[in-house]
Amino acid sequence: MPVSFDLSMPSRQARVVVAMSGGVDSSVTAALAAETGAEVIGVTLQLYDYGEAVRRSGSCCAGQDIYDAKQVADRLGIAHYVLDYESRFRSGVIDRFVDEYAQGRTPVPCSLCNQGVKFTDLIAFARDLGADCLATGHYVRRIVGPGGTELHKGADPRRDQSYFLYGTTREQLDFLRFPLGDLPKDEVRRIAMELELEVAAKPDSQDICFVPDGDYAGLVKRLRPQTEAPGEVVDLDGNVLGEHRGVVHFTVGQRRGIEIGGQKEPLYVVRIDPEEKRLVVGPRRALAVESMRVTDWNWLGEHQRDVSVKVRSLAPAVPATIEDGWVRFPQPEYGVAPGQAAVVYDGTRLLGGGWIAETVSAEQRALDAAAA
RNA sequence: UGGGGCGUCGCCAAGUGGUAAGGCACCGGUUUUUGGUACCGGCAUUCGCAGGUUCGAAUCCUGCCGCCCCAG
Repeated sequence: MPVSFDLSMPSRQARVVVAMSGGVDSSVTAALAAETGAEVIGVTLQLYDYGEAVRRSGSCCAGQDIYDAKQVADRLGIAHYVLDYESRFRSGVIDRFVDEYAQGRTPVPCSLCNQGVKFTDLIAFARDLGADCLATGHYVRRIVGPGGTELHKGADPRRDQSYFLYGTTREQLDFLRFPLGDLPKDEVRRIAMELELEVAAKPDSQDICFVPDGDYAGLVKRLRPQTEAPGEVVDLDGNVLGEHRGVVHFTVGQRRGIEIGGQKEPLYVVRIDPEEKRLVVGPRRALAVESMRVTDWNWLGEHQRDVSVKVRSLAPAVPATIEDGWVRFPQPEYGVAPGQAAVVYDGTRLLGGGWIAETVSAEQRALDAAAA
């Protein structure tokens, strides 16, 4: 069941670079590429100091992922390179990640990484190698339509990763290939078993790659100590309800961790004010957002007014309209956090997206309207 | 220290003789290539303390301790 890489020349003459993370998905991607008969070159990026990242858990697996990728490449009989992208990853992803938290926003490091390190730097490297394309293990589909190359959600709705790729440019998309986009995850794992890849049973990655122990707050605090300064927790009217352990621990829409009891209903983070180190909290209804301003748009498709929009990776896309950089929701959307990506779809097709800069509360707008 | 009220899980709070509701918080799990949300589960052998009445008390009685309000 060979997968087509949709190249302009016979696959035997093609050179394919595969981004190999050491996980199941990218390993199977490499295997599928090798099956076509093309010359395949696996590339693994060293993005951070693995020993440093895992030292607190006392893990012995520093560099395990790189090792795994190399094992798979050896088994497949393909070339394999490890590139040291630590400094680029540090400035392009980690620094921006911690800066966002320091400003009370909630970043999406996977999008930053794809836009920068993976689809800019790695593509440039692949081109230097004379590659005809760069293949990755993302669960998204690339479809060549009448109007150009389109990016679509992965066929397996539970696995779709298009949200993280909204920043891909048309030029990058022309060079990219996503052979897993049509496959369900189970099938990918089955292929890995069949090929006896040593990573076949490796657990899915989760959390942020450079924070393997899940303690992202610990990293932010080390790099931006001001984020762990305690401050006031206030309600929507400004009444002080208590003290928090540092803005780094919070995201707009978050419920747990506020540590304020005795309420009739749960409290959620409504707003974060980093200058004052203040957390504004309120009931769930205060989270209802009726519109948001989105900046740094990237468009892969045509601008459209009536679309569906995702404000987070999970959860389905919801109907929305776009006008002058503002996205408006007919039905209030809850837990919209500045710093996250707004990704726009027409059905399964990803049209574009940008960063959420500010939101307008549905409740506040109703109050303003009543006052006026 | 004259009068009144109250003291039930970290917080709020039901329960007035029949063997401790609920909410919030917290903890754990599920889900998940971001953070969060959501969902599921856990969470007072004990009701300020000490006696007493009763088959049986958080609920009745007595004393003590603590807090609040009014009056001074």
